[in-house]
Amino acid sequence: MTELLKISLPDGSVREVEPGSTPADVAAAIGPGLAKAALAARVDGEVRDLGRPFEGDAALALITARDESDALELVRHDYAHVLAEAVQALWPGTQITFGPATDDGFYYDVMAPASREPFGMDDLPAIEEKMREIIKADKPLRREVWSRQQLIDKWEAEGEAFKAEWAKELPEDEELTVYWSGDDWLDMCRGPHLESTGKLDPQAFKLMRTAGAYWRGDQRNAQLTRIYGTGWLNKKQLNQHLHRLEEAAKRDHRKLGREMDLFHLQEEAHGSVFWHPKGYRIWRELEAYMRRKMDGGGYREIKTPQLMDVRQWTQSGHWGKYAENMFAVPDIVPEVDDAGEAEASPKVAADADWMAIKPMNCPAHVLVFKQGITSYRDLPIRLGEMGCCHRNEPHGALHGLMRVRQFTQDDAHIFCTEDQVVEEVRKFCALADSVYRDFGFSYHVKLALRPEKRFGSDADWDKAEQELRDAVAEAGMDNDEYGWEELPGEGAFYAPKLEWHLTDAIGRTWQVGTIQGDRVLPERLDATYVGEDGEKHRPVMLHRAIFGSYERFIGILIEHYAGRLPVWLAPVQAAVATIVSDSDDYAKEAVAKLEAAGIRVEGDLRNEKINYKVREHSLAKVPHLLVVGKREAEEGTVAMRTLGEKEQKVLPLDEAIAMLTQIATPPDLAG
RNA sequence: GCUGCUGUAGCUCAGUGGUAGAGCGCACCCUUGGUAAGGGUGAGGCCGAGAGUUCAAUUCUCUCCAGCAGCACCA
Repeated sequence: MTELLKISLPDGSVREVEPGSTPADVAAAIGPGLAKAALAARVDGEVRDLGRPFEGDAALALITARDESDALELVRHDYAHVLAEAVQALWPGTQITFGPATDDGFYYDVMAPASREPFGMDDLPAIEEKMREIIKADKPLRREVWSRQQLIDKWEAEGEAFKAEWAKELPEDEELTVYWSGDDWLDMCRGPHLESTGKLDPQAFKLMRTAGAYWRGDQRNAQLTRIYGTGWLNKKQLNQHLHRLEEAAKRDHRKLGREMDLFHLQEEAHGSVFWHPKGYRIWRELEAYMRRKMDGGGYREIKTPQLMDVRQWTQSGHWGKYAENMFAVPDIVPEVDDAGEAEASPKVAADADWMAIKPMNCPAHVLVFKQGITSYRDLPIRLGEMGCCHRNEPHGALHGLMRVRQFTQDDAHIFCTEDQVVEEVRKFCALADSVYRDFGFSYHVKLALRPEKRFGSDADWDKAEQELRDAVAEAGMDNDEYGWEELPGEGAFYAPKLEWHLTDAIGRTWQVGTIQGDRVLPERLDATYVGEDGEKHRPVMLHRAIFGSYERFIGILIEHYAGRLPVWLAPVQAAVATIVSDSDDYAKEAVAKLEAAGIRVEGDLRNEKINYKVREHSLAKVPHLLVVGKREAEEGTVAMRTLGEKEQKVLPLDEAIAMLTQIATPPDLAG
């Protein structure tokens, strides 16, 4: 008698199955619906093929399209294999290498046969067609364990030099697997895969582009062609994705920033932003808004140095851990020759003192906290700063306003007692919520837990993580409505962190806000307060930001609103445009009155037709266009046209001003 | 930082081994027109930087810089 295997299911039930059974058998036993929907299985936490037998008692969770991230990963991996099979079917002699899943799809690196050019965009339609044939053929994907020598022989026999090279380096003792697609094609692969190609939706993928890539990422090696595709569970998801790409391109803040004359970037200061008057107007409105929020939240604003001696950064630990991202400046006077020209590369004496530009504000805030003696009665102390920081980011990471080398944070550090942590974090949750709602963002709150490499004992981490959990629970945000989720291993090396992920108008997410409880920096920089017992105690330091950085947040806002900023943020809130020059005087009067009422207004008295003016101001995304012709000048009215609407409304100038004043009020000041 | 692509007028882009072109924008003129482009004239360029090949390089080659798309990174 063989003993039955005990398979426990997510609902807590346990099923007993014959040895040799597979997850597919269990799915079938539960019901035909599930058997059909199942894509793969999670066995003791590891994603596996449905058809791979259990090796003993196990915990089983069946993966279906509802388990979106697992399912997508599987499907994309399968698309990659089908892609490779299709390319080889179309062009025998093509060598294949690797093909993983990516964030929105998959790619495969291949080497075209010597008889033809490298693959290009023109080849993609034919490959897609062949992939659909393979999917429709519903070829079973079958796992087999092979020996290393078997693999080497197979690849060498087929002239697959890259695969053979790789196989030779595989460890002898590990279980090596291949996957068959039907009986005529196979690739070596760790898996898992779907049961057959037919489980893929032939209408849910699209090949996007080709790019060059070197074998093993080394330019001394052969050059391969990387074929990129996007892959989804169904056609609807694919279309949504393609639509998102289109929308995103239209909303691109770099394009809108130029068109709306908000800012520019240029080589000489790459990664740093030149803000134009209109862009900086948005910044100033946001800054004024955030100051009101922080003042109201009991924060006190400070300003700290850009440059500090490297000794300070050594003590804070940044010079050791973060130096590669920091800009260092020798504390010297450049030598200038008689012509008044400095050397391009001034000599720096070996014993020169070095300063570094701050990559973050925290150490300086601790230094402010440390001035004088702080009593427990003074805590919590909340120090805020619109802190301008520089980080030398990897050059390939720079991206418009979203990733820059100079940025300004809406930063603050809260120094408090152990007992005050939960309440301070809860207050921050409420503050962040009020801000994000003012911009119409929904958001998810996530807790990033301890990483592998970290400071501090497990007991400290248990405590720190639990504090954040408790605070979120008290704020009532530890639920699905707030997308509450814990992310193991994602925390900072010194502390777990809460993260706020905004969802924008087209469904993309952006991490902006954060709060972290830090016990390391107060220790390193020896921050203390005097407790009720008259002894020195270590405060907890909470690092927090809501916008994250002004640059990035403005970039997100531009894309979120597709350039049509809410009136309170719009650089130009209204334009007064004349139809005929006879109404110039009246238009000037209207502009003056609007300005006096605090409206940001421009007059457009140019000798152009009204059609032209309407088009221009619409493209410039000015929210309100006030048109004045002979009639309006005589009657003291304006014809108001609101951006995005076709109809215009004629109303007395005074009423228009009252209305604009009202809708131009920032959300936190609106009654 | 890695891979691929790109760099020509303020913007979007053509083009060529013999030092350049369009549309939009800008300036001026005509036009005073009622809700998304009225017409004309004109100005504007060290063709990203450096080196090489060549009688001759914006064009070909190499190096560097920057941008774009991915990747890695984002304390």
